Amino acid sequence: MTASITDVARAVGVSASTVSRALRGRPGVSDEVREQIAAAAASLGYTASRSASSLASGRTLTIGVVAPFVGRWFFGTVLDAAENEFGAAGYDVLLYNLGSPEARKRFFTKMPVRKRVDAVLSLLVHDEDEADALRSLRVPLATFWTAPRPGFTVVGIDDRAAAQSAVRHLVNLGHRRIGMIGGTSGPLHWTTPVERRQGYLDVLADAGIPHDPALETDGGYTVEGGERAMTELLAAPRPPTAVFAQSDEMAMGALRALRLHRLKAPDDMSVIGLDGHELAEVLGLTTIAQPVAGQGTEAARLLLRQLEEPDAASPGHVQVPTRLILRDTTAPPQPRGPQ
Amino acid sequence: MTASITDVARAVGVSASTVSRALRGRPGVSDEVREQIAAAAASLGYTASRSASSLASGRTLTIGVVAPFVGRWFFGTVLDAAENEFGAAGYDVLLYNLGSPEARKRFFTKMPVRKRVDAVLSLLVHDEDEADALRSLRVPLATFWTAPRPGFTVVGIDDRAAAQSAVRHLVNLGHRRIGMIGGTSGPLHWTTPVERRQGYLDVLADAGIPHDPALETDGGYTVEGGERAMTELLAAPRPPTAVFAQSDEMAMGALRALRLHRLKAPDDMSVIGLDGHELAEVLGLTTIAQPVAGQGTEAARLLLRQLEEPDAASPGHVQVPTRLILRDTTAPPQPRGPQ
DNA sequence: TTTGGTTGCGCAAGCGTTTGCGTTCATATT
DNA sequence: AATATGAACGCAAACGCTTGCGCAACCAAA
Repeated sequence: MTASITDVARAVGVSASTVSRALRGRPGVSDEVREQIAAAAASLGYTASRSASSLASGRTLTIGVVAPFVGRWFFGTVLDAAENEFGAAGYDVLLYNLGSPEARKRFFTKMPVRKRVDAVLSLLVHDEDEADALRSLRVPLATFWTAPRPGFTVVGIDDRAAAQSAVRHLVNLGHRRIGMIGGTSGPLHWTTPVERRQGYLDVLADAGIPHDPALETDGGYTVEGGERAMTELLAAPRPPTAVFAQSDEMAMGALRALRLHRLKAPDDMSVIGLDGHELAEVLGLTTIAQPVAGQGTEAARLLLRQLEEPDAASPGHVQVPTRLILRDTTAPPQPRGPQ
Repeated sequence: MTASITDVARAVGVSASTVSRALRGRPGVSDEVREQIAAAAASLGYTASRSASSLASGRTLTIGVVAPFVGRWFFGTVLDAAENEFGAAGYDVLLYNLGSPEARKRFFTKMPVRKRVDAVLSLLVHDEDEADALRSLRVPLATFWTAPRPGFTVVGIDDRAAAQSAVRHLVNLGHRRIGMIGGTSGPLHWTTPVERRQGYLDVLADAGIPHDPALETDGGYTVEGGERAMTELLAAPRPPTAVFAQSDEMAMGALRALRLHRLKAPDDMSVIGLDGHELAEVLGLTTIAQPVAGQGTEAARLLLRQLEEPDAASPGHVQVPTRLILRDTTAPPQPRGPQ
């Protein structure tokens, strides 16, 4: 088998406790012995068994990350950034990919992270039952894109303000008929769609533009949904001259719909997204960018801080800034647009 | 603290060993007692400590997955699929995101997976030193997109054949000046760029088209690189009428370059990619699709099989099929193309 | 009734660490 | 010279499980 702590202890001629202390930089070991131990450990290829050490110490040096659809750019990017932060701090990451309802159910009934992680970072939006299950772990918790929650550190953007910036941009360009492609929040505590809609309504009201419910469509926060939604808007009696898509992926779908109708952005229709998707640049999509990786980093740091100073008050709720990125899909309305 | 196995043993009035056997479905426990134990465990919210059980049993029920850039669609998707497979089989996933050289070095010097995982799945391409380090773990190993390797199960596509299909498609459309945007394999054993280039050369030779080195450019397998490469091709004395990009991301960059030059695909230039990127559809990019998620699933399954039947011979090398997806960026050459 | 085989369970050792406490020994203090 | 002090280290008890073995109790076969 692989070398154990007693093997290196024997090699140096000291006790296992001394090896343990030496390797973890604890005091009580002379520099001379410390060096011998380090050398012996290296030559034996010794690595402490995480199982044994966490059993003995109670700390696992592991963070649980639960996420839906790791393959999607958005979640993958957050995960990527968070992992880097945890890894650099010496923590390992246990990943639970809970895209499917079965996986999610399995996770919350078996709770495989119990006694296995020192903290949990969740990219999911939880109902109260799930939140309670997580709280029962009694470890620091962090999550995203939701209203403040007891027991959780939550990070996100100011969705309402971000949407306002997007729509204001369209208004400033001179648009008066502005459509929206949004989504529903479902039964969960996912506040994003409602907040972004509110931002849209805010700006319309501010600009004295009457709200036309026919211009609000549901894109389900997917590319295909965005395509369907734009198709729907184009079929309206009086189509909009500009569209605010609540996410870049829906905006991409919308652009695709335009192409299929032989229309062009921004000549025939302005489109603005929200997210700052990496491929928005390729498409030349104007968007409100949120620091996606930045949010992963931020949440990870907050969690790490709580692990270092367990008594410090949890930060509760932090919001990161967004910014408008001007590209090629928005312009003043054309005298003769579609229809 | 949280409940331990002795707590539930005491609650039922049996020994800890019986609880252990009952909960893991081992024989030697009557149905009656088994049910009582299950009930007690549920009511106490008991979950076995993974640290303790793996220390005692030697099995960790954990798979190590090492990957670069989890945020990129390609790797994220493979990871996503693999995690689902592992999760369904009852294994947890320890993720190591080794995008940066520092993270990579840290990983291979500290080897945090030693004694911590039952197998490792790597999305990285390793040099021999790294491969040896992994082999020293003495667990089943799997990796991707490289030549067969002792000790590893490797899954991938037939890169050469896939490239052939792509270029053949362009030839069949009537193109004779066909550019390529490729990449270098670097010092590693990443065979993809050379294989795909070989496929390109194969078809040219087959069609009796002389090979013009000026039409081969390096796009570094990134969007920006693809953009630069296409710009370079457009500036050539005699630009190509069609371009084969070795990856979809480079093809997207190429399309962007075309747009910036006020050129259009396929009218002014045909472009074909390779990968089957999720957003290739949005862009209408013709491509050779490889089953990205499928490869993650496949590798995970092969690994799981090795864990179940340790003595079965490892499958060595498996190749999954690719297919041409016709979309809107390829067409016969126009009588008056660019130049 | 004895024998042999099963079934259901408990005992206790062991997995590889960490850590509180005790011991030794050298050095500093009176 | 006697004593206190601290550094360096070893001992042994956890940590919470798994598992080989032993021991009753039971049933079937002889």
